[in-house]
Amino acid sequence: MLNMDLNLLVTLNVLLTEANITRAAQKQGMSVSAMSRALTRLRVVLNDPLLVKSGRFMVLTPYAASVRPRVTQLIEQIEQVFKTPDVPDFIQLNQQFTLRASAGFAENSGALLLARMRQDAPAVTLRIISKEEKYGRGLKEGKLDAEIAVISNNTEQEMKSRLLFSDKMVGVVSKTHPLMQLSVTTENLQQYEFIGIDRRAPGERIQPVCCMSGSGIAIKPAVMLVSGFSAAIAIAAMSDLIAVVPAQFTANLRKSLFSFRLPFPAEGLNFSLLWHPRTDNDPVQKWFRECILQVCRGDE
DNA sequence: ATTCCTACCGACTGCTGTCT
DNA sequence: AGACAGCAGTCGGTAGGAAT
Repeated sequence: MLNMDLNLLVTLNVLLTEANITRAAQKQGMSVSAMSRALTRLRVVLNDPLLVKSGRFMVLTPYAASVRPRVTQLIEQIEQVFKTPDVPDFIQLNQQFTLRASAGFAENSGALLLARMRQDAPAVTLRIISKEEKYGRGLKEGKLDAEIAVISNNTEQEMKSRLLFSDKMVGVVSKTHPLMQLSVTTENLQQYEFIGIDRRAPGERIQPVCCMSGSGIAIKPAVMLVSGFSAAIAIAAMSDLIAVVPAQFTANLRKSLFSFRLPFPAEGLNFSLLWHPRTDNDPVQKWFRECILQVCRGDE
């Protein structure tokens, strides 16, 4: 490997192009003396005078003339590597996007999200990885493009995030549930049993959403724990169990059930979109995140 | 035609200040 | 301390005009 400050490569290119130290200095935005010093350093590194005086002007040495086309080509390639990414051609974009989200999101908003994406990019595909699948470091390793999650202490600090929406909790029962014959009061709710949400991925623990200890109301522990909101709703539909789920997140899933406002204060959930800083400036990833944001905020 | 002088241009370098 | 850049001065080459 040539022991050379690669900044000198740019200087060399200008010098060989201009064959004139003053013009090269002007082009580089530096003083003539600085350019002259740069030429001196290049002469030492490359062991060739590169530019020599010919009367009043400077001319390239045979070595300088021979390397000039390759140096110019190299600089053009470097500029190509670091230039600002072009605006992507979404019509031609043929890419699969992988989003990690709960099964509830997939069932509730997956179709809407794909439709929104295909408005701009007809050839893209969408893969929604459920929370149950083990993708612990998926964002970091580039296996995931984004994740929808409730930020907790276990969320990796380096991840970028944006709040999608704050969701209130609602109760859900089947339309044949005895509660349908009663008014929804704390006392009546205490006669029935609850389904809890329990996601115990490695290092992750979300408190069952039916836990109401914070309100000072004693509720029996959940008799069943499932890993997602959609499963809780499905079980509530077939039983007398009460599910407590986030309202907006499960809006479509609850259409055939009876939903009710909780008669006690229950902490809502803040759903955020997470992505790795690596993709923060990527125009395609930015667009993908914007699609998610629009669908979650109902901008369609 | 040749020589000398002067002005101008371009490159180089010593000194100095700044930054890491 | 070392690397780097700017300022100012120096040096060498060229061009043009005047004198010879």
